[in-house]
Amino acid sequence: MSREEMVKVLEEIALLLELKDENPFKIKAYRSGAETVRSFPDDIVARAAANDLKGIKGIGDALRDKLHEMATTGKLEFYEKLRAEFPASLFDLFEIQGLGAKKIKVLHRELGIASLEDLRAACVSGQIAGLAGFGAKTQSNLLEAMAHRESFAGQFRLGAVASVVESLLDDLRDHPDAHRVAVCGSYRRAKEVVHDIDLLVATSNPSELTAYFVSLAGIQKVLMHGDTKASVILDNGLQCDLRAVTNKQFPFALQYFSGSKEHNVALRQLALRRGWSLNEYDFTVVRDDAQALPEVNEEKDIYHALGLPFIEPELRENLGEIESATNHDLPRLIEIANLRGTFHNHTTESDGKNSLEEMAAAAEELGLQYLGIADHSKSSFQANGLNEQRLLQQVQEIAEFNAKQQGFRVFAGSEVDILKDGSLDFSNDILAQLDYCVASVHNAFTLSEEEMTRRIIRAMENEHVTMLGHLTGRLLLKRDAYAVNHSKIIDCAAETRTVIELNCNPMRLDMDWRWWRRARDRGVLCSINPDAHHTEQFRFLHFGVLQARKGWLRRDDVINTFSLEKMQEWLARPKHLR
DNA sequence: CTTTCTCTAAAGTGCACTGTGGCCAGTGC
Repeated sequence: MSREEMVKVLEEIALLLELKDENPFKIKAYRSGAETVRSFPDDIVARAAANDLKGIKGIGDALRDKLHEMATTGKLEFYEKLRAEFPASLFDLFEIQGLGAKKIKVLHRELGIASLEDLRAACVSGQIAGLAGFGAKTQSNLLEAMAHRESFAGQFRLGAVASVVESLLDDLRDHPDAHRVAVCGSYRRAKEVVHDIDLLVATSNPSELTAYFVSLAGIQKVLMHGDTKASVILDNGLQCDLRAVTNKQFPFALQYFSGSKEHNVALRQLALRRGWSLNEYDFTVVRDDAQALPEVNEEKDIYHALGLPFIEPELRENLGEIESATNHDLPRLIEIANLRGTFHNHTTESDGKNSLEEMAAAAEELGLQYLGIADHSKSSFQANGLNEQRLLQQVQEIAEFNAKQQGFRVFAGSEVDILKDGSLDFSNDILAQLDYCVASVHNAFTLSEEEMTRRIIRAMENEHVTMLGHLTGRLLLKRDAYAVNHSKIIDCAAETRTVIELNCNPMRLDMDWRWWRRARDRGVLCSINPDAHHTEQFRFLHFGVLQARKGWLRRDDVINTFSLEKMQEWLARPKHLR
């Protein structure tokens, strides 16, 4: 049994125990046990198999035995018995906003509701409103929450599919007849959410490749399987298509299937002006006076043939990239290698999983020169936010840590809550003792757009607020952005010299890429921040850089490309001079 | 179920918001 499966079992046990009204601390113990297993910095499955789990914080006698049983037998009797007490479809109800264990239990016991279909029927027939503890408003909220969930069906976050896509690419490359392999579509364009994955392979043996593809591990269902095209559903529900083309066709197919559709339409018009038609296989002459056909070996040759420089896939949304390419003023986009440091990271002091030392070591290992720590402030109680005393203590610890460093530096900061009225969770005296500060909204999400915008603007006007954290609070495919006026925020950021964060947690990717070009043009600086709660999460920087590229950002638009020296000088300046 | 200021028993994140039902309970952060 893998680590992920063990985590899943423990989390499901917690849900089941909640349904059974068990001791809340027992439930919490399973949840925290799951978290411990998830982030254990060693091979926990091997340790569990060897029954070598003594002394791990969060794993007591009961969890130790259960983990051992799972690692050795591949199942858990306790879990299976528990599961048998409830219908499997009941779990889906936990995904509906506003439903927790207590309400699900009532629905199950009183109305026999055991699935989303049951719930919908009961809402439509008005039975829910009659239940004790429920009312008409709850009933309509549930219908809305179900519709919300449905609208997200079949969509996947970029970060959630990246590893499976990369491993499919690796598998395809392993085949001796695969000359060139690529992923196209919205994944290649780094859209924050994708519907399906388009893979492309250049081969002289297409039927062999499609047969190989449908035989790969991790495939739940084969939708179709022909000589040059195959379509499958992966275990996670993601649809994945493979097209096999000749090596000569490959650059055309790569360009075509990478899209976007709008970008391709514009490109085909350019081709027509030269008397060529462009499709997924080739250029063809369509007019007598056409220019001679160009030789195309790579995708960039197609752009060059049309008189354009290569256009990076992230920009291909027909949002001005063709015009910009025509004028030869495409931006030179930021690359991950340009990053010198990162801000907005958490430690065990608030809700992070690694210590200051561990986070710093991991950042340095990645080749970064500096790391900004920004633990939560006291109002974020749920995240174990720091009060003034703990914060100042942490500032002291960071100073001591830095005294021992050579060429690497930790910046002391805070992710300070923006309170409902726009004031901050710490006074200016306290904030003045930090190297920098990220200000974020963590509560009262339901303010009107006007109130929310005013609230955030008030925070940005504070001279100690270096940057604004996750502007809209959105959780992709889970929670909508709260209402906020982006234009006004961007204008205010430009005026007050407040940096805006590009939070690169794949759940957030906030501020959205669609706004960055505008912000950039007004002189607003960006900070690409992983919001890392774990050393592993520094890899989120990769997604942040993709989104920054999608937002037309160059190296100089992003502050964490500054060298350590420049950063120290920059932070030391008064905000209005930055 | 785990931890500890324990040694057998007690304590273990707290607040805002929403909706319901009459000043409370469930959910989510």
